[in-house]
Amino acid sequence: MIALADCNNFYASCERVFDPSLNGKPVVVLSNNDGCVIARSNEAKALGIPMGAPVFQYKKLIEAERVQVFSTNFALYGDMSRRVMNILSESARDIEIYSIDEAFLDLGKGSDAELLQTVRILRKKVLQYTGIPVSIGVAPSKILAKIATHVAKKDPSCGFCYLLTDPIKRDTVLADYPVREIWGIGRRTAEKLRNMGIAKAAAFVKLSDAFILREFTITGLRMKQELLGKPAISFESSGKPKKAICTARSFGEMITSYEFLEQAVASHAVSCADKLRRQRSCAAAMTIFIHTNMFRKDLPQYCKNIVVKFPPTQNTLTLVRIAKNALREIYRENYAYKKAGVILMDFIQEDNRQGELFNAYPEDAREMELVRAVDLLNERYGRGTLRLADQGLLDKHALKQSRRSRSYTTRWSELLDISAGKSEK
DNA sequence: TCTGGGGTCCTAGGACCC
DNA sequence: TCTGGGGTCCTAGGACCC
Repeated sequence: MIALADCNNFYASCERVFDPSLNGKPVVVLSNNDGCVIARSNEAKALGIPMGAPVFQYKKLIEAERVQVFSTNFALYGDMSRRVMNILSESARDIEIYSIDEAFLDLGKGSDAELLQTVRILRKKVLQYTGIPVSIGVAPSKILAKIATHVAKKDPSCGFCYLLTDPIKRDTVLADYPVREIWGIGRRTAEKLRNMGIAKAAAFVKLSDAFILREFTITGLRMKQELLGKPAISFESSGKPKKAICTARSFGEMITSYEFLEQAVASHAVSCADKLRRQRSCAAAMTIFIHTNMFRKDLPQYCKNIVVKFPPTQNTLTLVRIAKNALREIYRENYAYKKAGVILMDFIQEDNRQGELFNAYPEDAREMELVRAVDLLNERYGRGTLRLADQGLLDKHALKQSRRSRSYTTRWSELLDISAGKSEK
């Protein structure tokens, strides 16, 4: 059986762990530059603040209802995630970490009573050790496990743990489950299904295989099988290297200067290169893109990307050079840029790298020693301790983060203060 | 004034091969 | 008059996820 463990309102819960006074209050966490709402506590959801809501549109509501607002604090969320995942992986045969707040677990075989017991203990352990509440659904396939978790979260009677192993129970749940909520069905597919008069999961699984294959491709057919309890989406153990690595940011303010744009692109290339080396890969292609602010209909718009191919490398200096050259090709004057990004693709593992017959990369070998030395120093003294001049000294493209909580678990200087007998503020 | 970031998978169509 | 059949690889773009 497969379990899906999903942290409840993860970012909001992380903030609450270190500030219990937030319990019972509406809490929201914002995207970079404090632009959109990307996480909400139940109380904030109840106020009708939608996912992705632009903050400025909800300012009045936020003030009137005293919603507690936080900038993103990925150092904190990433670290809390790691703790939660460690506990989960200790208690399962195998784990697939699906996102920062979700993991599939392979529970093996067991009676319903045993499985329920297992996940209840697990939930309790995660809560006790980290303070993060999770919901856990158990089912024979991933999509059903998703649905089980959904029930676990919504139905207060089940204590955040729900088993969807029995076919009769499954049919009951599917009869009432909207297709739009099925994992893998997005806006477009839901609309198409609605036009066909199909609203619930139960109606979807009654469609013939041939029809589903024609209208919704192999993806749709797999969904049907999964919904019927036949696994069609394989369990992928975590730790597989990524096939693409991307770093992209919106700017706090629009940028017109080529110099700053170049610094931002260089910084993104550096960050991609770091991630690339961490998974021991070399990249052979890069996309870089820039675009203006698409919400500003009053301003001229420009949006361009370019793909560059090159011999596989993991050398930061090489990747930055490539990124800078690519930027020069797509840059146009007289636009106010809002976002820039770098994507690395076409990976090979670093030890499978093919040598070149006429160029043994003597330059590259020397530079890689430098790059590795920089990695070591940054690891010991903190990210960004040593940086390239290309990245610029002024952090003009730095993020707006006016309400970030402390990095309680990852910075000595920001640990929680606790003093006996007094309430700490 | 103010609108996120980082991924995966699938398909269609073109280019090319014998 | 009539001009094959079978395949691979690559890319762009769409759809979806959290």
